[in-house]
Amino acid sequence: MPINFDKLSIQDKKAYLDKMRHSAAHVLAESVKKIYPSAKLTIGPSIEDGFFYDFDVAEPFTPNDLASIEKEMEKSIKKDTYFSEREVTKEFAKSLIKDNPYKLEILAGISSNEKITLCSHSNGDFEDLCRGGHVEKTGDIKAFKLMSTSGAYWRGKESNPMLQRIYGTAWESKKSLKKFLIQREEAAKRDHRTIGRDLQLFYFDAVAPASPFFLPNGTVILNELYSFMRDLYKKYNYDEVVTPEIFNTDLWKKSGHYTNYSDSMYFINIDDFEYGVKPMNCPAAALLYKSQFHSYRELPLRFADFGRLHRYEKSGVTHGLNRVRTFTQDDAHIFCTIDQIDNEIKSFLNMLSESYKVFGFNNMRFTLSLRPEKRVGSDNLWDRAETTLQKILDGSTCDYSLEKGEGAFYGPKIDVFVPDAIGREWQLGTVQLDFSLPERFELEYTEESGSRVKCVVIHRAMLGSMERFLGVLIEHTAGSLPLWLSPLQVVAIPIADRHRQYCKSVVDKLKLSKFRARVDGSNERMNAKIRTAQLQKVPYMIICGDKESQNNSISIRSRDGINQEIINIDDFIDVLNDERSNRSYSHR
RNA sequence: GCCCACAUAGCUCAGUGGUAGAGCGCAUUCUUGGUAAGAAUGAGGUCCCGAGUUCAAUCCUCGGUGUGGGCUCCA
Repeated sequence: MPINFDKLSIQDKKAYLDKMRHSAAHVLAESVKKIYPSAKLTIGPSIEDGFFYDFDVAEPFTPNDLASIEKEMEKSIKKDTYFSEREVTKEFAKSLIKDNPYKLEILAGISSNEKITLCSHSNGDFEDLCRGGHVEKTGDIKAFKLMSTSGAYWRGKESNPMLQRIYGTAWESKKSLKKFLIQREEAAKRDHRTIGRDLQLFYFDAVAPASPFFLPNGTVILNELYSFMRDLYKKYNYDEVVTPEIFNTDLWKKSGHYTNYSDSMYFINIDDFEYGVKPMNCPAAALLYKSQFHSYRELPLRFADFGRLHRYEKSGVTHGLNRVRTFTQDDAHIFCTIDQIDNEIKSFLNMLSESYKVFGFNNMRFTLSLRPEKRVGSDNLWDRAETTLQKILDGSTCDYSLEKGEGAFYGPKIDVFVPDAIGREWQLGTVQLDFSLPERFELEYTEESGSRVKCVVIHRAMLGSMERFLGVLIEHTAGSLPLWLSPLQVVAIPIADRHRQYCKSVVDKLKLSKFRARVDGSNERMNAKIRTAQLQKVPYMIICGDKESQNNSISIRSRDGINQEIINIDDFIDVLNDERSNRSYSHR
């Protein structure tokens, strides 16, 4: 019975696609085996939008190899043979795969009460140890494409041998495949690295790998983000501090970074001493706290620090603005009593959702990371910290998942993830409870009774790294930033040269109201200037010719290109003022 | 760090064992315009760096660096 895909429920569609994609992985494995008989098969699951299969081969696949493998797969699909499964004994399976250490390892992991099945889709010519879950026949794989190759460690462990992975995508129809490929192309256009170049926001130079240079346009955006943060800090009672960048190694030994984090740090030798460039702000915050005596009456103290951090990230992991070697965070450390934790975290999550709303982020994902094996602090304290965080999350509207063992060594944490243009998730906000820092630095306060007690430290960042946040924001908006963030907010376009002076007077007025505006005085036709402004994603163009200059008005064209109206300049400034001060988010 | 690929003008890219080209951008001139590209002319390159092969290397080989896609990592 052929399946009518369109009539399936959403869940059934997903399940069917899963089966088909996994089936496609089998066909891929068969084809690779045909072309490279010595290839050893490992695993081939279905994944979001497609599938992969990992092979142990003598020579890595190159992109060129994909074409011939694809052809072989097409042949197999054309034959339209049935998928079948047969149950065998462990001993029999073992004898079949005796030369394949990976499959043997998988087999060894199958418990004795589970069935062991071999799957085939070619009347037994090709068999693969597999627990099953396939479509009926190879012809059910209606549309597929091999996408890329890469190395991948066996079982994801760096110490294991590197296998060669082939990624593919598969769909129930050619149309869906095409749609998927077009979507990917569209997403690629939103890549913040491309937009960053086109809009002259930032660039990279090989002399400072993975370290962005921000051009004037990009710097405007960053500064607007900082001032947005500072506004929130006023509202939520934070105090901003400024701390050094380079510290004697003694500090890093005390904080634990020297033993736990030095692989990611930059060190400098001066005057026979060793110094480390800070990868985090927390030790500095601890010193700052300790520089004065504190009473319970002062707590909580919230120190915000936009200090520049440097982390040596391994060569293969950097990525545009999203993973860099130097960055700043909207970082803050809250020093409080144990009883204040609950309120502090709630208030932080409120501030976080308030800020994310401004950027139109609604597809974030929360995780709660619980105690790792290697940790400091008593189980009692961990219990309390974990339940506190979990209770807060349960009482909120956030969907979250528990990540066992993923907490920081000093405490559990809540992280916020947001996807980029092609669906890769990046961690932005984070809030972490820390019991270790107060211990190491003896961070205390005087309580009501007069005795000295250790405080608790909460590390938190809303946007996370400003660089990464900007990267993700650019991809969300495709470069069409809201007015308040746009490097150039208004461009005045004279229809003919004789209107330049009038345009200049309008721009001067806008500048008096502190808008970023300029006249496009280039030697181009009006149409070309509009196009340029459009491509630069300038929110508003104002176009002035005889009509406008005669009755002291302007013609407005917003970058979405639809609303064109002639209005009075002061009215326009009112509209702009409104849009700017509300930091209103318009996704054009 | 690991696997693969890539590196040519400011950007996107073509090309060749005999030291290079297009489009866009930029400059100059002409053009003075009504809501997404007016025209002509011109400037601009140590073909990533270093070594090797060769009469000759931007092109072939090796090494390095950077970037991209993954893997791993991300206290």
